Amino acid sequence: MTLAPGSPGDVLTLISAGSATTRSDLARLTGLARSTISQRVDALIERGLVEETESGESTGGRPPRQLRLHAEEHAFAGVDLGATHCRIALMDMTGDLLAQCEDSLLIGEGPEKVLAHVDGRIDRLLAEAGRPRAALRVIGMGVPGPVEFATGRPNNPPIMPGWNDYPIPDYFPGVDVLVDNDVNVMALGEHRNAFPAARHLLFVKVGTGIGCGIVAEGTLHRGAQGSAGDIGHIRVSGHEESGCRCGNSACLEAVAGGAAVARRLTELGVPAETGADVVALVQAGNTQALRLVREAGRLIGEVLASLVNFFNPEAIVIGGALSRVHEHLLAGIRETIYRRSLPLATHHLSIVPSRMGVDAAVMGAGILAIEHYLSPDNINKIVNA
Amino acid sequence: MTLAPGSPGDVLTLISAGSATTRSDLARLTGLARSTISQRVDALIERGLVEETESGESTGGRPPRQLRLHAEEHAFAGVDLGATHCRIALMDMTGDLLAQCEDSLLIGEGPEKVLAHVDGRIDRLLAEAGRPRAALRVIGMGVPGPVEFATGRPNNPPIMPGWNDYPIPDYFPGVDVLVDNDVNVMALGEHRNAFPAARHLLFVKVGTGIGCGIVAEGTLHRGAQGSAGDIGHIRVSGHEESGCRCGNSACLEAVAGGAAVARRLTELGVPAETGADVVALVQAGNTQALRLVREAGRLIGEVLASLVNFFNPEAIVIGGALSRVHEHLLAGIRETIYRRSLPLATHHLSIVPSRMGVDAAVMGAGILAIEHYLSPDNINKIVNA
DNA sequence: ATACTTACGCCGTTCATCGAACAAAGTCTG
DNA sequence: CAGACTTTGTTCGATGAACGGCGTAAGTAT
Repeated sequence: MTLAPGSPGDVLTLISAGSATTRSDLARLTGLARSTISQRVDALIERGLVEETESGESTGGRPPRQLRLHAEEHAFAGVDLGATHCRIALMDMTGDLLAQCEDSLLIGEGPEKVLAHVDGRIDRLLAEAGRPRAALRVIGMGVPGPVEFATGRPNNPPIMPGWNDYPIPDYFPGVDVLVDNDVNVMALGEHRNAFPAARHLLFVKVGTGIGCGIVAEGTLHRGAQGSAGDIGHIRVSGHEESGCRCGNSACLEAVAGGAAVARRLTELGVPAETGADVVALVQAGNTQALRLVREAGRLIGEVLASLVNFFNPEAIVIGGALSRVHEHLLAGIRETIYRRSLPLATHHLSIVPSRMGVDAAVMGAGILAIEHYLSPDNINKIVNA
Repeated sequence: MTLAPGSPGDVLTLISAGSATTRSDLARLTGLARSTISQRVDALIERGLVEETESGESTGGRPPRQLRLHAEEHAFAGVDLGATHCRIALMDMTGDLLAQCEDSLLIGEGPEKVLAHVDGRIDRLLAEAGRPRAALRVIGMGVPGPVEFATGRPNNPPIMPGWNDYPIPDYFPGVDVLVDNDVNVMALGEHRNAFPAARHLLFVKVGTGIGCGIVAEGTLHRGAQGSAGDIGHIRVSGHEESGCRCGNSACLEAVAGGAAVARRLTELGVPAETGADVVALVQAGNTQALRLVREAGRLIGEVLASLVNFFNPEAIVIGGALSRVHEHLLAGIRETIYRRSLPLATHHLSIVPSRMGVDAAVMGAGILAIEHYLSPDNINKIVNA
């Protein structure tokens, strides 16, 4: 029942974070006696959570035995469900990729069909990776709509017909399942991967819609109803004529989302339907498309400039389909943020494109799962069991 | 060195939060043995942190001895420095007011003069309350500008000439001093007072300028550079003609702040200079003033609608000078937020006027001080000393 | 008055942690 | 190259914090 610093969970946290790789390191970091650390480490090894590798470099005395997470016997699945696709990544405890897959899949088919597909694919990936089903500990999942994170139930998702209030975790008995908004898991993935030291970060997904994942104090901020980060319907000035599917007008998404840019291009005589079409046109060097993407960046930048003043993040990461042409999008975003935000807030602000690209969601979902499993609470439960 | 749940600090936290008032309560809540709790409580009593009051009501057996924070021997000062005023509240450990004062004081006089004044006033308040100087444990202070919270140094504050980078805590040797932005301490005060259970809350101060304090997960969010909540320079649509002192145009503050409303009134032939003049006119029933305040509310509401979508708070509290006519201001704010924010985010959202009024800052500063002193870390340090 | 309930202190037992001594496994030096 | 030194890790008795049973205190119900 104890959660004191130096408990097995904390020791494992230090190992998994890479802060400590030997027993001596752990003793120094936790302040516990070396003998105590040895006991703890032994318990973790016995439970299959940690393993010893060959000895490290000596620094003038006996060389230390290196410790690391015991990757085998544990597997975690990151699931990225989109409107029309399903990506799954199987990872070990260190976050390394074991196997992955990608399929076209309409989320509108409803939870039973979609989750059956996911379940089957996870089995196949486990087989590929040569791990038994029992090795699967936690599933992390990102879905394209608001979710009540605590229960894993979608909360009136606009593009997930049949999913409202469906208890996703119940579909996978015996495994912990964490379900979150796709933008949140992408934010988590980019944070852990590109800016692990940043305390506050925003991840902005620019696709058909526009959404934002918020990392505050290193953890996801989901808001009171789990709807935080829904910036697609923030009003931008000077576009009252643009109606949005939400019923309002001048929503960011309705003027700068992929679909909106495509519609505008079509109006200019350049046929385009989706964000992907826009990307293709830009890559083909179409100047109209290029100009409109940059203009979309300015509009997004206007909203982000407000959020920079309000939230004062250390980094903003731009992802989503349109970020494939990020030079142009980012130019518009940066231009506006630096013009409209306060110098104190922008001085140390990084504004960068996504590093993980299409993998941000699956990786983030997997990280969500792993971090849940490795949380001190959970580890202490396992060790004391 | 132990910080396990049930440590003296945690026990005291439960007592101070009012979650537990007897030893038996504590045993139930912490899961520790009654004997252990008795030891802990004894240690806290010995250190003068807790006291026993007369027995409580019996519930069929021996009546429990009530415990509470030992208010005497400990005093905390909350200091509210404004552009032209200084308010100080002396509080005991439970947050009860012992004495207070208020003076006109120009912050532009510079740190030495102002802090000397504060120091003198604190001495006087201690004398009034009959406590020795040694009883003063922590000073909490709110100042009208950005501060590096960790060091207590103002960070290029626009209206605090001479204060830039001045190490305020050094002026009070032997006492812990916490310095924060005034809006932040007001947010803290309102949260602890009016919405202690809310996880995420925004406090908006509408005065000459407009600022916002952010409570996330129950604690203040200060941002990467401590500039979070600076919403006065967010752009509002349709007011490109309004120049702002920051160099941009259409800033919220430049169109909806107290000074801006006064200027507009003057242009309409109703002479007004400050926010206070505007308040007086509204209270006198001037319809032009009333209309402009409501319109300012709409503009503020537009910005807040964005922030509601982004941050998804449980409550928004409106304070500052203009909130004295809050019926009209709030009407405009509510109207716009409910029109422009997402239903999921507004469904359980409370939008209310400040409950503490002019006392929000001093009380919040005092609470900042008390919570620092009662934090488990600090208490364990005291008990183990 | 007696039984019952609840609160709390006392005290012997238990168990986790500590730290000293020892063993292991390397580097450095004469 | 032998021996001293350094660093790592383990063993084991000492220590002390927390536990929980028991006794006592101080009420209520019958």
